[in-house]
Amino acid sequence: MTALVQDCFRALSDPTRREILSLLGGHSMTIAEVAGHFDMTRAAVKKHLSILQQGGLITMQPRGREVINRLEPGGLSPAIDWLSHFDTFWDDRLTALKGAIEKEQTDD
Amino acid sequence: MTALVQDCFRALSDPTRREILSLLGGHSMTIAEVAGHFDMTRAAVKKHLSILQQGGLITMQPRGREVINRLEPGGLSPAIDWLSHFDTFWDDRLTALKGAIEKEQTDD
DNA sequence: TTGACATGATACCTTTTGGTATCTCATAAA
DNA sequence: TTTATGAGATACCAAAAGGTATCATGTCAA
Repeated sequence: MTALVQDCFRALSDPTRREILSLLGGHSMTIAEVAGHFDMTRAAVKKHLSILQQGGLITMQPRGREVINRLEPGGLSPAIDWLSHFDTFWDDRLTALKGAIEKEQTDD
Repeated sequence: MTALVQDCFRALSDPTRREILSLLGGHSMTIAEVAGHFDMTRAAVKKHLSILQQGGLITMQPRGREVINRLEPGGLSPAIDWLSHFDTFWDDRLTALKGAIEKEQTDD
């Protein structure tokens, strides 16, 4: 059930979807309420919400005939985990660079 | 010159491009060398590299008749900055990641 | 100079994506 | 029950994306 890295990055790649995430960061909303913030049809917004759900970034909870869309706290983890790989790379390079510079300076 | 958030996320949304970034994390490569790691034409790989460059994630340095593609350390900043907006939802890893990259950028 | 080779650039094709329109279903409300 | 409304599902469309093939260009080497 855990979203794949690809689904997560794909969900984040569209500006409308990122804006939806920002909106849901304020408070959870029904599909119609989310759609009210955009100049596009409810169906189009629904598609974006489905992609966000597939990416594990939001959850949809039926409430009567409405559906509450809420941010999924750990949803960004797949993306962050992937990005962290480069953090390690850069940090190693940085450490090596700093070490080399310090050595040069103390050698003088 | 600074890449836009959209360009950065767009560049990250394709699995081939993320794999290219991983490859370049090992060492910088020419276009042909990168293409050698994939089952697709050099032209297709070149397109991916161009999108990565537009996203600010790599730089291309002509070297004779070759072009060296190298990882751009601060390239992920736009994406990470955006992710940081989810204050109540990010985790410690994101905080650490952001700090490490900012530190590297100021090292120039 | 000539030839080989890495890259650049263009045209073209197929699939995916972002969007609309429309119809149906389920549920809340009169 | 009847009606209105929120959501699901489908068909359809234009544009973007990912890929190939092909030709042009610049540079290294003989």
